[in-house]
Amino acid sequence: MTHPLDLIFAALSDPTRRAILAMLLEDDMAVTDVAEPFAMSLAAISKHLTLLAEAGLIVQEKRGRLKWCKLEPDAMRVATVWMQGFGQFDPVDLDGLERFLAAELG
Amino acid sequence: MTHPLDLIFAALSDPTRRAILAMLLEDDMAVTDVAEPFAMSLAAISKHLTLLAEAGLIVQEKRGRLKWCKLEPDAMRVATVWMQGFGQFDPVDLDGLERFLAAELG
DNA sequence: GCGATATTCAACCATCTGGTTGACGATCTG
DNA sequence: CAGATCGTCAACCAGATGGTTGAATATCGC
Repeated sequence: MTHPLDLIFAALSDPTRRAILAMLLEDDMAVTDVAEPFAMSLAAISKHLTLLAEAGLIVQEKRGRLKWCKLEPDAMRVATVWMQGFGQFDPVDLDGLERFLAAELG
Repeated sequence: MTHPLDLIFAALSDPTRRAILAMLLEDDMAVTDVAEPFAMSLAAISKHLTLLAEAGLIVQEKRGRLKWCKLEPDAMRVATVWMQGFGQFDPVDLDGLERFLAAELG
């Protein structure tokens, strides 16, 4: 796996990692705080964060003994750009689709 | 793996499958024709197509002994909608990013 | 310096993934 | 019907993935 999109999409394919990204959308967080809501070990979360960082979806910066994780939107943009060609988007329909999904997927 | 996005992003994480989707963007194709440009067995391509179909990214329809594969853009839209929240998109910048990527990633 | 806190490392395990080959079931053509 | 073509199935394999635990490494506060 070497192409950037390989790493980005693979990172996005895991629900735990998508949940982490959603949390980081609210605010930057340290590793332990990221791990808190999940029913799995800190080491597991640490690995997930490493994967997200390798995909470029987050950046991690160590300050003191805390390692801060923050969203890096560029990687997601790369994925979005690739998908643009496929959507054959009618931007007007997007809102309708979004409502549909909100109702359907929760 | 049970959430639709799990399947969609996992399907998109493989370069062979993304290449297949790009081919299907041009035209619907039968399985053997999809496999032709790839240096791997027909069985391998058949599995890739099954995965793409399970993710909802394509639909397959058997007519005679040929099984036609055609793009199903809705699944990709689902992924795009999920990503919308993260892009913090400046739509004006999108073209610039796209040019950058075309030059960078080929 | 000591103890507590934050994070990673290492080894291990079960399962999934992406590929192979060979046999098989369907369908078309002559 | 016989033979060729289309596609999947089954068994197998190597390597990646997602998780565990326990030990190790930094850094902070006292």
